[in-house]
Amino acid sequence: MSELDDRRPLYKRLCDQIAEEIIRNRWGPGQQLPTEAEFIAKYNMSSGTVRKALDLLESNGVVERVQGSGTFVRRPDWSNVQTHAIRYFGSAGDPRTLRSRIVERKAVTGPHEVTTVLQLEPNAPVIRLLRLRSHDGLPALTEEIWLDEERFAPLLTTPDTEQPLLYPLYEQLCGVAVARAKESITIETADPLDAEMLGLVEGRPIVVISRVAFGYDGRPVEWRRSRGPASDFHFEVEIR
Amino acid sequence: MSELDDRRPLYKRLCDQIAEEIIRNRWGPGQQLPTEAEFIAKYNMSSGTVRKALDLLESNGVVERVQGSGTFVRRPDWSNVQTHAIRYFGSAGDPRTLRSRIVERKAVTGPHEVTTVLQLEPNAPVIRLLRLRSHDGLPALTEEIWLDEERFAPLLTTPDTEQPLLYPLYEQLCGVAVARAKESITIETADPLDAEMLGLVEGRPIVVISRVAFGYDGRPVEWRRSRGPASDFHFEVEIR
DNA sequence: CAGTGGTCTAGACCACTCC
DNA sequence: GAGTGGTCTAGACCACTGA
Repeated sequence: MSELDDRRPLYKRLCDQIAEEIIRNRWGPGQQLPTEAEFIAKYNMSSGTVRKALDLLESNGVVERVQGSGTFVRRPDWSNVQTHAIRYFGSAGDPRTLRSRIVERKAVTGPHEVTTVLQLEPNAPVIRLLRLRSHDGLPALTEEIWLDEERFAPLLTTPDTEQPLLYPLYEQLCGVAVARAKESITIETADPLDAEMLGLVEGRPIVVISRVAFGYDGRPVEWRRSRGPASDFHFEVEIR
Repeated sequence: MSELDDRRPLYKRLCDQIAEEIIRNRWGPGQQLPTEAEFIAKYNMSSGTVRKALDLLESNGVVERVQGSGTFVRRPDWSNVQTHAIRYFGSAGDPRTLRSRIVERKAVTGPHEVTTVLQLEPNAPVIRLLRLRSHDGLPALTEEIWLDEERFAPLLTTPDTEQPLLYPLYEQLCGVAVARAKESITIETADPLDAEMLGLVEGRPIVVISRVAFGYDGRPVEWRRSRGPASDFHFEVEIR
């Protein structure tokens, strides 16, 4: 292995190589990697070097190490992703998850913007989901979701679900695991459709969260645009 | 040293101890720390352990290590903090800094909210600055800034400055270095004062950024609340 | 209990900076 | 060229997990 005798440090090359193998699905999410001792033997490296490579992978969020147990491909925890932008709390201050209802689900030819973001051929078939998420019976968020039809076809023939989290569904139904995502947040004012769906007065400020989710191979998997009243918006940043 | 023979790992204890000494101003921002070899000799630890402690300090953003040169107390770079929430670009897409004008500068008894955030005695004297920041001659952001008068008195007797960055000023004039900050972002609608100062129509969405800056000792140094039109707001988050 | 990752040692040698 | 941090070795021993 590691024919390419870069001038890069050994531990970085090992780190990259393991990451590469995870991307190529040699080891899937949640699965256990070889032990340190095995890596040491296989690559003829010292323990320190192997550990440094694995430490690097861990700090990059690729693997998770558990003392006494092993090293595992990390499966991101999406259960409180809302936390990243909008939080909803019950009267007792307890965090609440949003209820979900799929309003629309159909296959269409991909608009240019969608195929671009998802890196598909122009006019490639895509799936469009429209979800309405509500809190205490009141509409809180609209979600427009775009997916590559080729990879997500099983979603079209599945009974409706109220499941608030789609990513586990993607993995179970379509075998597509989401590794990370990037959100872009802007403020707009409610257009007539927003006003109707969210029960708002037109022109009120709304938060628009545009999210692209990526798989372990780094390719875009889902494009999602959520819109909700800006009054529910709260965001914290740590600066250093 | 390290009398408290914790059950915590050696390298963590060393890391904490160095951080502690930085906080106590044994070494100030930008200053060089002892070399690895010196730490090894002083504490009778192996090189690996000392390095791990220093690596940890670096990843915590406390120090900066430069190969061939040394290890230095990190001075945060505030020059593009705007980037964290609101960016302004020239017509050519080049980033622009905002011009600054101090509209008001006076000492007052601290309102309850201010003394609480700054962790001062109730009714302690504080300094209130009001800054108007503009871009291409148009008002872009109002900033209300609160400081402990005791530590920042020199600011009151200094000629007006248009300097866009206050933190270097704090350090030069008052000997107070800012180590990190926390921002909290919400959306409101423009009240009459906003409308007047920012040249907006009342009721338009504005972004409110509330920032608390902390010194190397972890104590709050400055409280700042910025308000600007939400149309200029753009924010990106990476999720894993 | 065997097997895993976590800590720590005591070096050698390399790459870079600055004089 | 002297001095700095960066890489790498080849172990020993500890702490934790799970059967």
